[in-house]
This record gives sequence, C-alpha cells and structure tokens, in this order.
Amino acid sequence: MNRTVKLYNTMSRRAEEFTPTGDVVKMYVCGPNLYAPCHVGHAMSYIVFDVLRRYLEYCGFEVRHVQNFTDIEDNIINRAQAQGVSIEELSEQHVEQFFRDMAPLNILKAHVYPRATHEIPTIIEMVQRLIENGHAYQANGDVYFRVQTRTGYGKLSARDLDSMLAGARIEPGENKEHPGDFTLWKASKPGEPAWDSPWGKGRPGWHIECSAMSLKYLGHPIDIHGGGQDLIFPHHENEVAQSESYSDDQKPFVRFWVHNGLMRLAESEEKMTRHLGNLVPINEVVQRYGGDGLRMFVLNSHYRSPITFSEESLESAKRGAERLRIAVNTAAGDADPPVDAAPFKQRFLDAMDDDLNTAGALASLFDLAREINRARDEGRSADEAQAAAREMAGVLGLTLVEPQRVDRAGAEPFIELLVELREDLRCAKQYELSDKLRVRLAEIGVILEDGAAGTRWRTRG
RNA sequence: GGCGACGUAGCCAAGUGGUAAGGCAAGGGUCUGCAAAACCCUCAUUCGUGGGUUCAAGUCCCACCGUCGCCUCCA
Repeated sequence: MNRTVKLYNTMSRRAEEFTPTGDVVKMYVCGPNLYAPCHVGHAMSYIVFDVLRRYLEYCGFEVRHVQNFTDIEDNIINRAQAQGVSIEELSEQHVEQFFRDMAPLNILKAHVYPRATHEIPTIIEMVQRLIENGHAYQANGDVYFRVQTRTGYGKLSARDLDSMLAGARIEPGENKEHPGDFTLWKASKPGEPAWDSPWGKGRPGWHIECSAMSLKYLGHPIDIHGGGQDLIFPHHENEVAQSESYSDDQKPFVRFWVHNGLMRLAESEEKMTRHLGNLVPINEVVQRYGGDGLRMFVLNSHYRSPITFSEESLESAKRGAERLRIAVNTAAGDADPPVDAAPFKQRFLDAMDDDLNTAGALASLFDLAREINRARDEGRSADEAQAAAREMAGVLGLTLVEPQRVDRAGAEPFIELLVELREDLRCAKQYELSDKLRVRLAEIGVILEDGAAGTRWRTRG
C-alpha cells in the first residue's frame, strides 16, 4: 500500500513526507535509564512510537526497530551503591520490570535492545575518532566534545551557544575548554564501574551510547529517531554533534527527529520524572484502567501535545475503550444491507497520514462503532465492518479484549450455571434473588445483560 | 534572562482560510420486570481578550492576559 505519510520533523520544524532511505525503515527510540521502574510518562512515549511503527508497517514498510537501555550512568551507580547491589543486578531487575510493564500495553518488541555496557568497544572507537579529527579532547582522563568546532551546534534544539550561556545552569567544569562542552568519556572514581580505555579507566558519557549503538545496529543515517521532547536538548543535540562530526559531516545522523510531548500530573502540575519522586507506576494504572484504557488516553490527543494525567481522563478513556470493545465483539445479524466500513477506514487512514492524528483516527473508529451498533439493532450484518474496525484498532495497538480481572476460561462453566439458575428465577418472577445474583456478579467483574435472545455476559476490569 | 508551546462545551480533545469531529459526563426518549448495553434526541451562533488583514478567521497578523515546557538528571 502506497500512502503518503507526513511526519513532523523537529529538525526542520515542519511536517514532511516520510520516505525511508532504503527498503527498511531504520527506527531508533531512546529507552529508559535502568535505575528506577518506568512510570506512565515512559508508557506514553513507548505507546506513541509503537503506533508509529504499527502504522508504518501497516503501510507496507518493513521497520527495523532498535531501542537502547542505558545501564551505566550516575543515577544507576548511585542507586546501586545505595542498595548494595551491582549495576548489572540493578539494571537486570529493571529490564525485567520494563518488559512486564510493556506487555499489557501491547507494545511490540524492538528487534534489538542494545545496552551501553555491552557496546564499550564501539563507543571507544567513536570517541577516538572524534579526538583524531579534532572534535574532542582529553583532559585528566575525561574526554569532552568540543562544541565550538561545530558551526551547526544547536540546530536541532533551535538555540545557539550564546543564548545557552545566557542561562544560568551551565557549569563550566575545570577541565572543559568551553562551558558547553560535554562528556564523551568520564574517568572513573575509585569503586565505580570502569572499563579500560586509551584515556585510562573510565566509563562512557550519556550521549555517546546512542550514537554508537544506532551506528552499529542501524548505520547512519537512520530514518527515524524518537524520544520525549525533554531529550531534544541536550541529549539529541549532542548526539547530532558527535555523530555528524564522527563522519566529518559526510553523513547526516538522522532524517526524521520525532519527539512526543510530555505527560504531567494534574494535581501538582509537576512533570512526572523519577528524580522528583512524583511518579505513577505503569502497573498501577494498567490495573485500574486496563492497557487499552491507558492507550486510549494517550491516543486521544496528538502525540506532540503535552497531556495531563488525571483519573477523570483515564476513566473516560477506559469507558471509550469499552464502547469499542462491545461494538466489535458483539455478534450482529445477517440481513442486508451490511455496514460499509470503507468511508470510515478512509477517514481513519487520512488522519493517520497527517502526522499521526490518532485523535482524528479514533473519531472515525467511534463513528464506525456507532454504525455497527445501529446495524446490529436492526438485525443487519456487520461482520466485515467489525473486522475492519478490529484492523483499525490494531493499527492503534488496541487489543479490544476483555480485561482479565476474572479468569474467564476457568470461571465460565460456573458463570453459565449461575446465568441458567437466574433464568429460572426470572421465569418464576423471583426478581429479588435474580437481581442479587446480577449485582453480586457485577461486583466481581461479570456483567449480565438481559436481551430478547436471552442473557449475555461479559467481564469488566 | 534566552528559546519554544498552548488557551475550543462541565471534563478530555480534533480541526492552519469557507462557516465547530470524536470520547466521557449530563438531561429526555425507545427497549427492559428492573437494570445494563445499544439506538434516537438535546448539550459551543461560538473557539482566552482587544484590534487588524480578507468576500470569508478557531484557523493569518499585532498587542495584551493566562497556563506550561526546555535551558546539560529526565520518555
């Protein structure tokens, strides 16, 4: 399927038609630092890039998806020391947690998950090259990137060195030539994890790992580099500087920079970052609103807009997901004319083409759901339309399966039995008892619906 | 201080020149023993405020008010 997908590129600050360089779309998404569990803000980012990947694949592109894990960095070292464990143990624990958190969100797995500590030789080679071509220098075992050699420094984040210096937060650092220079390699203190290098024992700086790993696993230029807007500066700006300097500006580093807006908390209005201790764990949200609920919440607004986490919005999203689920999963009749999903699908795809307008795409999906429900009420056929709706929901990564609060398979015979007993009670007009059964089942997550064709039941999270 | 966003109904939110999508909530109705679900109807003459451009502006320009983000810990 040949579609024209437009994507907003942070570098050019406008939406551009997306085309890959080769047969395969090379997509690199910045992963988490492994010193604390992921929070809902991370979930938002991974949901956004999951939808981007799903849509590109839907459009017929083959996507090679790489996501790093940062497993060496100050926070990890500090946290590991505080807990009396090695950085390997700490990272391993959070990698496992990461996959446990992502599974219910229906996030497709990346093809490669490189880790900084496994890529030390590549990193060293890269730093060495940067020193050779004059873009980096060593000082007392540290290696810094020389910001002033790059005329384009600041092009991604739309700022220049002078205006950055106007801000008060740049620390000069005694070893740096220029306050804006950043660390490529950091000499280790006694007791810290360290690797041998031409500059002595040390460890990589934060930014260099992504340049090294994207080069190794995808090759430059990469088509899409994604992450949260908080990474634009300094992280991604520095990646651009070092990666393009590495090839002496022979190769652009990234063709499309894609950044999602950030999530913040309603009450405190504070961004949910872990250093503020103000985080909402993913599993807690999933338990209350379901994976689809969280996804709906994220996709109901544009990925570049900031969103505010609130119970009300999550509840609203959860209810919406339920509405779609019922529309798609409840059997309709077989009379003519069947529902024609084509115009809804068209609207859906047009919205997705337009810089991933998931809110617009969802609107079309909801309209289709109404058509399906209407047809069902009229006894008309909706099988194909339901299949189309499932396909559209699938592009958005919505599962539309019932939440697993009740072990459906195990409980089924017993629920059926209760439904049957309740039918008998209703026939005998024993409504007090039959209503009690319905109420009690609802409390444990089983919803009964009495219709003309008998009683249907479903589960609810 | 520098750079950049945003302000659309009770809440969330789409919509970048042609006369306001969608979801949630609310009210009325159909169906039902009662519910639930679903369907139908109602719910912004109006898009922070004031000017301007235009035949036409939520959409472009200017000013003002307000909210928020980034400025080397951050998805």
